[in-house]
Amino acid sequence: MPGPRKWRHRYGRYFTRWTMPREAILNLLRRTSKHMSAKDIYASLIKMYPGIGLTTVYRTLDLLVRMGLINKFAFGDGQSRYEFKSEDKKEDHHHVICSRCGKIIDYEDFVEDEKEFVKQIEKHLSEKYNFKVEGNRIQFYGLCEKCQQ
Amino acid sequence: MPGPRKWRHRYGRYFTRWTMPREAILNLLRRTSKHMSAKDIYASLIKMYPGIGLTTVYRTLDLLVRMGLINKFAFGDGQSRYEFKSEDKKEDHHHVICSRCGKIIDYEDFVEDEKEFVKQIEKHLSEKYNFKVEGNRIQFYGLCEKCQQ
DNA sequence: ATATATGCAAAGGATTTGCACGGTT
DNA sequence: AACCGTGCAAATCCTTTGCATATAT
Repeated sequence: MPGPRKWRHRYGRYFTRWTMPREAILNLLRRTSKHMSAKDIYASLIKMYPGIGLTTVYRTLDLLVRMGLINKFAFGDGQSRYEFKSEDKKEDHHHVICSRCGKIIDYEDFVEDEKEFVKQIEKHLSEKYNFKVEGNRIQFYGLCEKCQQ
Repeated sequence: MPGPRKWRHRYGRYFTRWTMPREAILNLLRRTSKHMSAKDIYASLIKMYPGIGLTTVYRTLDLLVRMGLINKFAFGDGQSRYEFKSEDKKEDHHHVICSRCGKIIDYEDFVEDEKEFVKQIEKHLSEKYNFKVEGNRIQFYGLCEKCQQ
């Protein structure tokens, strides 16, 4: 992979050579509001970096997930989708998915109510099953405005 | 596919020949508490019905989903999992998934609080985005008792 | 006869792995 | 030199499709 490189970098407990594909993929996800699949990311990157390979995209996404910089989702359409994980409250947002056209809407209202609700459940699960909750996924499925017509 | 057959049957708006694979798969899902994949179902069925094919399992599962008799889930492990949809409150249960061993626990406590919470969100989504919610998926991820050690 | 249901083999699509090359430490 | 990151091709895994056969209406 030709292209500019940055030097060895420490991200949390991960040492990594912070290379162009890593920078480019993280940046792309940071900027977009879409919920991109590996193929989407590859298609978007190849314009600017013609040498990049799909394998690298997969490997980088896997790395970024392990580093806790992005989230991976399964919305049931057969491919994984990825999202930048911002530092602020946005961690608590969830998704609304149109079952017909696949459109995905971020939704982060009722965050406070939800937090309370989620905390209650997590406490319960911990007591009842001794299960240690590390995260959650809340998704609504249905029909978007356009697809209702 | 050899085996006993029942006659043409009406299930909701679906006419179907209610054949052995359909009966067998629906029954299997009705009885199990597991969250089975197509392959799991196939492996379980082939003991009793040696002639059955994996394709039929997929096609039958698809039919049963369209008929509203079962639910399909994506827990992020790369395969779809299916669950019988019972008539009573169980529709509102959700899942707790161990990220390490893949164990899935059904959880249906706080149903009332949750219903209220979910209703509120659905109303909001309808007003804000004109989105017609038809269902939801709520999942908690983390470590089960065993995998914490 | 016509419409449905099924199994098998092949195709498809997403993701992972093996391997050789090239750049970094 | 040892390590790490990459691209390519091949392999893998889950799921769908095409087609010929069998069964039901």
